[in-house]
Amino acid sequence: MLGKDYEGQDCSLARALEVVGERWTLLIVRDAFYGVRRFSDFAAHLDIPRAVLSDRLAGLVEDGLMQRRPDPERAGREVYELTRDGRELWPALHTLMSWGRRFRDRPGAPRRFRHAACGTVLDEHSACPACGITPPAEDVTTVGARKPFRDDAVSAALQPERHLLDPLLLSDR
Amino acid sequence: MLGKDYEGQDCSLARALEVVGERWTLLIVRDAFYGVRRFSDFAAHLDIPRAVLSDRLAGLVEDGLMQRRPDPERAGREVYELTRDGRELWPALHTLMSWGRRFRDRPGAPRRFRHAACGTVLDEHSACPACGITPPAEDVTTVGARKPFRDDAVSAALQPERHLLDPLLLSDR
DNA sequence: ATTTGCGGTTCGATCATTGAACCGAAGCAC
DNA sequence: GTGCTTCGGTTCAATGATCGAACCGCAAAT
Repeated sequence: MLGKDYEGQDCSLARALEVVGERWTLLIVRDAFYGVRRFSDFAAHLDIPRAVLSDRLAGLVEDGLMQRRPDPERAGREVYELTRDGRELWPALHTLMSWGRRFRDRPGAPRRFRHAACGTVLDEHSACPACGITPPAEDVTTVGARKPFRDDAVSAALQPERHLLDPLLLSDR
Repeated sequence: MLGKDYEGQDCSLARALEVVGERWTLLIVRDAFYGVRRFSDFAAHLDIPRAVLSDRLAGLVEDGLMQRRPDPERAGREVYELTRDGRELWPALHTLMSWGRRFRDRPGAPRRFRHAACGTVLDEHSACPACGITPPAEDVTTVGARKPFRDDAVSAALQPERHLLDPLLLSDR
């Protein structure tokens, strides 16, 4: 057994890791939550080899976490969007991100998230402390990111506060 | 850039994945929550090449998620235990496991977890619905696992309901 | 007609993972 | 003490995954 699977493990965690446990995969899903939808935008924001990006996107589509369809705004392009199953990863992704923020981040003002309905910042378990619920990704906004770190167009477009999953429109055309 | 880091990413998720994003790492941490503490027990339960297990345990120790110390019950042996930072991974790990259970598992009765204080099964965000809190791993028990799948001694020892983090005592000596 | 950009695929080089073999230290049997 | 076993690794060659750079086909813009 070599590769991405964990056949010997009878465990839901192993099943999950077979889908999102490979290098880069969870960062691609994170960008998809941020609204990134085009191949070139993922590539510009992640500095990932395109062969790997192509492979991971194909895997996510095959596993039903994302869907691929022609870009309605420009012929010949494709867009990749999270499916319902993929969007349900939000709490897991956010909780892991919160752990990283607490135990691994250098000082600064890292990205946080707000429950759109009430404006409250989510806690580290991705629940809204004010409402007592765990909002789905559709009801979450990103608080503005910290000062510029990368200088690509995607990073710039992600600076202001935005709704998760809102398609990221780069100034094309 | 090749390997385990994601230098180009200014993101807490990237930081977290640099520590627990490699193949096998999160399954090792999961076993540590189940009480596994010895090198040979990890190896028996995970079917992981020992060179990789050795490398991953060293990495977890270096990153401060686990600590290594001599086994008090037998000279010449070592035990690996989660540190506070490692134990704080519990909600993230459980939430990802819950996603796997909902969207990836074959039918069956996969492992669930209970808030020890009240006996209520944790929800998919790793909170206790009855108490309204997210219990730390110390206050969680595993509900008995499903029918035998593997036949190693560790799997057998993990069948009954147990507290997380309770050292797993195999019938040695 | 040519250039440009997009969405990939292909390529050799390098790094990671694998299973099997090896090795030193400790414990036990005799 | 001599051998034998177990434990906790390390070493090794073979294979798989990842890397950056180059290439290719299509569609729009010039």
